[in-house]
Amino acid sequence: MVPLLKPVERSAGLGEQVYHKLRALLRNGVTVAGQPLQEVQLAEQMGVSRTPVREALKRLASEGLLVSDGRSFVVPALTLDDVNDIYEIRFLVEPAAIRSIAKLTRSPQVRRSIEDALAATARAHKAGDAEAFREANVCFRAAWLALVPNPRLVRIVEQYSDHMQRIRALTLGDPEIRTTVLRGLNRITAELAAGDGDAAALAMREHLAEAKRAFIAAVGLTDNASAAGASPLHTPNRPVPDGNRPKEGRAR
Amino acid sequence: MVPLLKPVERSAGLGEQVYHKLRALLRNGVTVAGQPLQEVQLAEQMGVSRTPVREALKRLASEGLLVSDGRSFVVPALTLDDVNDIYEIRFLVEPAAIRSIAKLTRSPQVRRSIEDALAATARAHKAGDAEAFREANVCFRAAWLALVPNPRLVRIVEQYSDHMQRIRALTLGDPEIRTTVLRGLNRITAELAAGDGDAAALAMREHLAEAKRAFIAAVGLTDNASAAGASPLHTPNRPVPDGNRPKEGRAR
DNA sequence: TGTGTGGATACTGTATACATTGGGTCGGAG
DNA sequence: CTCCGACCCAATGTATACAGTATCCACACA
Repeated sequence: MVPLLKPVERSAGLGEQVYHKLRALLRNGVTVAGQPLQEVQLAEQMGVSRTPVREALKRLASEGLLVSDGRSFVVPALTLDDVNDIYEIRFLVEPAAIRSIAKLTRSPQVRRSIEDALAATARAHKAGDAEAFREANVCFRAAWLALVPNPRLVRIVEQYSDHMQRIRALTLGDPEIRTTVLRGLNRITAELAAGDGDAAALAMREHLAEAKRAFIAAVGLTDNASAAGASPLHTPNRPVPDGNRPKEGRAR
Repeated sequence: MVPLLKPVERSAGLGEQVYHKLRALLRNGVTVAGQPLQEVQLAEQMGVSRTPVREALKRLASEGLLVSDGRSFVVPALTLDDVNDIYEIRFLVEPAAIRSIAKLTRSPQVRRSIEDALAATARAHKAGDAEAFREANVCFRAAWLALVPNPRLVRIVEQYSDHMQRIRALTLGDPEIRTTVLRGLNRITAELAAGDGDAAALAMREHLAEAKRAFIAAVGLTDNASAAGASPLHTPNRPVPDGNRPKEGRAR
């Protein structure tokens, strides 16, 4: 007996809205590493006061999507060390997470959303649409994550996926890499359909390994000084919109 | 070449201080599950305005140490499901983290802080001091975590350890359990000294398994209705300090 | 006596005013 | 010409005022 009057969609607080807006901004890679995010500026751009903006910035910073540069917040410039660290986390949690849903995905209607996302990914690949491919990729992850029973595990996976998603445009622009990624997703989905958790975890591990390899290779072409492991991976490649100069030296 | 002049400890903002104060409160188990934390009340208790308090509460909530109950925040009552979820995370990350430092801990002076903490733990055990034991336990973890090169991994470990630490007093009050814990720490330290990462990881895994088993057993005695997996593990066992009545019926 | 409605109250969400600090620039002296 | 210092501005940290809303209690009516 589903209640016919679903509770009124009270638009969540402004802080929440601002948070999601900024997070989407970061995930889509619209922002530039080193670009400072200032309360007043964002507040007037979004037509709210500083308070919700401040709240959202703090929250993003506590999740690592922003770093504190002295007083304000900047988009972090990921170093090769950072990428290694992030993938170390992902290697730990994502295979385990995918393993935990393999029991469920034997059932076709449970697999439904995953296979829809996979189909969307394949369509985007066929169309050669890098942007749609990236989005479908996000949907695929969201689809299988929705089945993971451990919400804390979901949270970790989402968090560190988002960290990479921000700079994923660098690799997914290459059609060849897209082919590899799609193959990985296909294999993961197949193992899920078979209900074999260990095989799905293994597929995920190899998928991650491919993604990491591709990423480092792609970056190696752009930034060949990364052997030292301390150079920022993507320096601003277009002029910063505002008059702020992004200082390269990081305070940490 | 560690910088000899560590940056002067400028007393961070009030928000930071309030955050650490509240976090310590939660970690020491002073608070009671279901107890609402209200901005005005905390603000006047600590002599600051609502703004820093609000900031700290949001931050704690984003880390899962508090949950949003309608509008305000309450100390979460961990269910058996929660404990299972938390330990699933810990099983994933802590063995990996300890493995990553085994290369370093061959050197005695690197092991120094760990063995100091271990010695403190042994002393507390001999003295039968449960409180000191718990603190030394925290120090032990802090000591080895300080060596983990991946800061994001450190963050995750700290976060989910703290979740358990809040209710750890339940198990560490038992001398027998303390004996088991101390044996686990001894073994971990020994494997670290040998520089055997895999063995250290295994030791950690078994240590965690023991801790989890002890915890569930201890709780099973206290709260025998937990078989359903949805009952709060520790209900308020003493009157709430202030005049607030903790409403048992939660709005959700 | 029970239920429903209305008001009062207390809390959070948001905005804004004020304080403080850090950086940048301009001017003067060596 | 360069370097140092002081002032100014801008951005954040903090406090507080205001608004909205949910909860609780009391009172009235069935």
